Amino acid sequence: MSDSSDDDKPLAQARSDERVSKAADKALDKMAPSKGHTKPGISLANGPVTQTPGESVARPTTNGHTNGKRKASMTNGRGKSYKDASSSESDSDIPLTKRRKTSKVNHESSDEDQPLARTMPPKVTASQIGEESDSDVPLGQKLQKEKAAIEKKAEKTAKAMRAEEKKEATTKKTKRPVASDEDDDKPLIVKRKSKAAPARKTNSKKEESDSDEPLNKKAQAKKAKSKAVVTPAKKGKKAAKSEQTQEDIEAEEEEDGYRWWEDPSKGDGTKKWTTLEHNGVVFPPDYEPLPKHVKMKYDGVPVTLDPEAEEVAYFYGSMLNSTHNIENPVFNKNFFADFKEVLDQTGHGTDRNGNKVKITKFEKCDFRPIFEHVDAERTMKKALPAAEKKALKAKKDEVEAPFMYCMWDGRKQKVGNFRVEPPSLFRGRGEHPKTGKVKKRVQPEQITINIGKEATVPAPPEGHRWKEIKHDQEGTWLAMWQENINGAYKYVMLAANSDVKGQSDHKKFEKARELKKHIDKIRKDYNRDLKSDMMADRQRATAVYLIDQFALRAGNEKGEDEADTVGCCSLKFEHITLQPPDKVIFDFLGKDSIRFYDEVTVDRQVFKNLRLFKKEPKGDGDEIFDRLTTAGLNKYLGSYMPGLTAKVFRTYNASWTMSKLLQEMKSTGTVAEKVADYNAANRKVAILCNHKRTVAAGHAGQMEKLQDRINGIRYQQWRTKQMMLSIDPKLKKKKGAEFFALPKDISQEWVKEFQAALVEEIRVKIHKKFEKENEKRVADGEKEMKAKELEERLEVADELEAKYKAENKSGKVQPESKGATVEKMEQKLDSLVTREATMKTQSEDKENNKEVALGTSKINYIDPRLTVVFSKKFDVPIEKFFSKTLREKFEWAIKSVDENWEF
DNA sequence: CTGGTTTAGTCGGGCTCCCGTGG
DNA sequence: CCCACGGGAGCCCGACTAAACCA
Repeated sequence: MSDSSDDDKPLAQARSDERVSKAADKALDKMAPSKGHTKPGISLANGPVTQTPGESVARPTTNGHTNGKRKASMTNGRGKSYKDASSSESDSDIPLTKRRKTSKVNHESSDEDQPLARTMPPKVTASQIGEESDSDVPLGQKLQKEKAAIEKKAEKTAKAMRAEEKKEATTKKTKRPVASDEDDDKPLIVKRKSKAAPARKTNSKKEESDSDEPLNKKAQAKKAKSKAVVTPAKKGKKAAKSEQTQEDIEAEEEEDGYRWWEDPSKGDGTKKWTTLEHNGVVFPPDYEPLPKHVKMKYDGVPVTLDPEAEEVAYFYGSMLNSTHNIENPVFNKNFFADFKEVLDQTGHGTDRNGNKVKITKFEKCDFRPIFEHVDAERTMKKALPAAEKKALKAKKDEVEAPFMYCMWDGRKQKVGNFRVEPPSLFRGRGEHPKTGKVKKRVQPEQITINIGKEATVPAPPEGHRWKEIKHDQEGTWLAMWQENINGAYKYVMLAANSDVKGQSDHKKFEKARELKKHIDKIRKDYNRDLKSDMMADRQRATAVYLIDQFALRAGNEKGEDEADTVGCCSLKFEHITLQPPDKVIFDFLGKDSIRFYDEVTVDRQVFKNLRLFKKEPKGDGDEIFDRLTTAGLNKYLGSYMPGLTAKVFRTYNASWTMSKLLQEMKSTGTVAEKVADYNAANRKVAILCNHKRTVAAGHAGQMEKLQDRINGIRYQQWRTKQMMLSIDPKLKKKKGAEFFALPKDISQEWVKEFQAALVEEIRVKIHKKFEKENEKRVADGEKEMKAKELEERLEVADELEAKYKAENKSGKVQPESKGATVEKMEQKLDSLVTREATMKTQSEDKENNKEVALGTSKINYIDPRLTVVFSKKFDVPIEKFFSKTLREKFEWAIKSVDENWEF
């Protein structure tokens, strides 16, 4: 979009950078999308707005089927408009998220759903569009444009300015000049950097910024109102007890039966403990040099290395099976740089004659001897008799026993990660710039111990001392150290089944539940603010919308030396593609460099906003929400409800979704079916949260096998039909030729192969049996059967082969049993059809599920009480849903709710 | 920003389930 | 025909630790 009009904008407008002028809005409305191949405006003027269903084409993980279900369930969910929602309780319950995958089917409803529609600016005609778009280029745009050309350069300057104010090289975040113009507008959101820029644009706007405030204040006021979270009433101790006995069948090592979740004194406050005793940490074993005959080769020559260097070589050598890392050039580069460093310090290596070998080229290093050795040891260990394995484990357990538990306020609690992380090569994920670097051995001198004042401080290893001893009662960690690669802190904390962890987990879900009470208002507000005059507000509203609707993460800023991943607030220009009228395609790498790809339909205003936020001079690499930070966003959210932050929306939407799905469920089938239903719901939540896993190595092969089996069944169906035909040729007319045809996707070749495979299978079996029998005979002193016998036995296979051949030739199949009747064949066909169906769903499930990870949502997002309720309501043992560790982790949930509990 | 806590995917081991075999 | 058993493929689970979020 070129706007010539820029120059002439009145001052008022000029400064509007921060403000979004109505004109701008309108103009945007019609402007062709950045990529727009479509004509502006046209179509949509009146069309149903927003949220119309887009198929979520993109998610490979979601199949039509699933989608369908989703849609169905959603449809009833939405009915009221946001506006109305304010008053109606029920509305509030509908997480917007659900709407994401709505399908076209919902069209009509979407209209009324869209309260927004009403608020939308009057429709514009095509002609209008034409003119307007240029003329009233609003806000910053004008400025921008003029600058546009120069911008790029200017940008640098601006950057420089900012840089000085914020010394850290903000290189990453190329702030648009625009930003600098708009600085003042954000009283609320503090993207400080811009402050530096004032020089260029005089901001006479101080007052303006004020205007922003009111809202804020309102919010603040609101905060005051917020009600205190209700602590669960404590049940009578008696009631509790009886409950317990029943449920203890589980045979947990039931301690004192203390139920912190019923203890009002727990859960709040910053002091986490009063007394704390523990035994510190377990260090990894020292490096054991490789046997003399195992050496890495350099340029084909085995070299002896100093143990310190050898250890690093060993790190690499032992992971040769991890092609994923080994084939990553960054990994190799980082590894080798660190390797060389150790080599330099230790004098490189020597050949068998003691001559020095200087290692300078990664390519000449051959770690395979090390790998082979390691691999051999692994397999040996695996092959160890069970008894020995057990003994080894017992021994290890014994050594570690003292570290496994601690005493926390006098209660025995399991420690989570009491083992200090052993040295290794850092496996940063995605395109982590530091992946492959050597993670050094942690020395006691680096470790800080946190422990009760009265407690005995665990003794550091012989000849060592701890870095520091603390008595921080506000921390929940027992020990801590800083890792050498990113300077990250590593903490030893309690296990997930501990009281503290349970308490905070409980608190987390209660917070999410509390969000229910505010969600209406929040949605109403952001829908209103989507049109705010203040750029910052508008961005914030849009961001909240995305977080709420699509379960995006907050998206904190990241540093240069981290993988380049993003979340909502850090989304960049290239991560969003706009397709008019209201379709948005997300494509970016999120946490753990997991790809987030989704094609969604959004509110029209959101669409316009995104287009605005992407306006030039922004381009690749520039942030979409340049006025927004996670801190600012969270601060805003906190005004609705104490503790409300972006991530709470994920918990809320996940649990809410699960809750709805489970409610709608009327599982009546077998336990297995109920479990399958539950898992299906779980899967939807996982998809919502974009929880993925890498597809198993053998997946494709497994699928192929499955398909072959299915086709085998279908082929047998065909044969059965042919048999029917042989019995009663008139059937062909009755049922139609189609019925008797071989499925089109099964080729003659496939049939032949399949037949051959069957025949071969039989042959192999006969052979095997024959040989075995002979072995036995020999053992018994009898004499072996002759080859002739084998041949005779093999005749069966030959006959089968001949039969197939004949069938192929004549195209007819004779019934295999004498008493075959059409009825019997029908029956057989039925069972084959059922088998096919079963297998097909199984296969589809497998395929759809191949890259969906259910665990993460189950462990972190779905309120466990929902699962407990389901378990009770449908009488399915909780073991079907929670593994042992999860049952321990969620003990508080398992023991605290009855089947009427609601999220 | 540092420091502390939650969320996340991977990996390897072992368990489960299925099948064929032999009694 | 039933059952125990062995073997193997897949799947589940827990351990591990990286990577988020957030005050």
